[in-house]
Amino acid sequence: MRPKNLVKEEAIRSIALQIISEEGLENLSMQKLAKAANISPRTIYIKYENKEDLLIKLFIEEVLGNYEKAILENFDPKMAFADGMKRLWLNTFHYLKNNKPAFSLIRYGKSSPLLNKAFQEKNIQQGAFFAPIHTFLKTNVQTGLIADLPHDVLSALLFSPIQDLVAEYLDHLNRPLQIITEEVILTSCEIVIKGILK
Amino acid sequence: MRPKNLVKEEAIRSIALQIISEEGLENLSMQKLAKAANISPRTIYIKYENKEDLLIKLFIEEVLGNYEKAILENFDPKMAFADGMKRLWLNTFHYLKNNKPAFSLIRYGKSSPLLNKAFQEKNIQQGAFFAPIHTFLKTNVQTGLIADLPHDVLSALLFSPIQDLVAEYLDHLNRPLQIITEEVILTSCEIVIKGILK
DNA sequence: AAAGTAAGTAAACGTTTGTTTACTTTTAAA
DNA sequence: TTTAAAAGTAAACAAACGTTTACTTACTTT
Repeated sequence: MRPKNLVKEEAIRSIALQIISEEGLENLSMQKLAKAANISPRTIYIKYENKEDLLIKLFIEEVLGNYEKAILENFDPKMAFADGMKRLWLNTFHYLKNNKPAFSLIRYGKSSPLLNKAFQEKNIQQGAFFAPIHTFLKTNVQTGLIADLPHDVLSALLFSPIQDLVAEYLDHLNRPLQIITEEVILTSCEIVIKGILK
Repeated sequence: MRPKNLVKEEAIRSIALQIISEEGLENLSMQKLAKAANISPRTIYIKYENKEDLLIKLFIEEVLGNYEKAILENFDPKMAFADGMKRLWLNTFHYLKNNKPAFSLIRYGKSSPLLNKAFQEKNIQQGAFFAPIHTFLKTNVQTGLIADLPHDVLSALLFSPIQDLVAEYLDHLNRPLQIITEEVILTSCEIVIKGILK
């Protein structure tokens, strides 16, 4: 029997992300995607049940899966707090700034009810994304190093700014000066650390 | 001559926001909107050029306009830094948690290329949104009270977390315990302030 | 080398899309 | 009370939508 063409499978995913990034999720259609990937619309339906299935798998498996892997690289929950934070911030910065299409879908994950629901269900049913970060924060709360707040609150305080900083970096590439450098990221990270320490 | 029915105009806007919030921007259609508002599709086109025009005006005028007004209530750039910050955080918390449909479109403003572009153009052409906050931060940098970083960086450090906290509040209303209280908001705000002070 | 089968294509399905046409209603001004 | 004109409606337009049907291709297995 004829095997699946993995090149085409990868093309579907990467071109879908590209369209979402350039034209928006609301302008992605199956026919447009097929044409851009130089395949028949039917081929998409061999690999995905329907449009919603494609979007959810793209978001959960491809985008969030790779994002998690990239962020946790060389990170260990047992690291010293400041070191761990800087590792996570730098990993986030480098991964997102080099993967704009993936970042686009990540941001839609917070706006789109479909993707948001998929994320929450996955997070409940099969173990949370970013579990090592969970452990990391919990440990540092228990040792009394950082403020004792619920995980979701800590997460917002410690990681929201880095996502917005990368967004600024990517949205303003047309600016004359690139103000968001690795040095600025590290300075910002230190400011966040200073705030959360008891 | 027959005057415009302002009730219908308001219905179009509020029902559009409701659909976006419940089903997503990608599932808003002119015909669905007309049916939900109990009007003819043609009526929308009396008030808006086309779908993009509707979305942009909804975003820039209705949503961001009201958002700005609500956030800046009882705020003055000359306030003491910590007082100003707490005022802005509480205003944001109260406005967004009571205006979920508006918050939905605000979040799409960061994902959707159409809305993102509209925001940036408006911000450049006719004076920035949240100008008093600009002044507030600039002043406190000049007096040497807070870290000397570009406005966009300061803005990410000081205001990203509050938006994510409200998002958590709104997304998890089905949870048994509501962990995001006004007290948690104020504690979080203090942590952010502590970090940015020199 | 032949057979069997999933992968893949081209073209089309009915539906829904954004928008417009042709017409009716409403209301302020004459 | 008539009238001008914009507001509003119902119905329709072509185009694009998500998805499927009918068929061909390519590759593994025997």
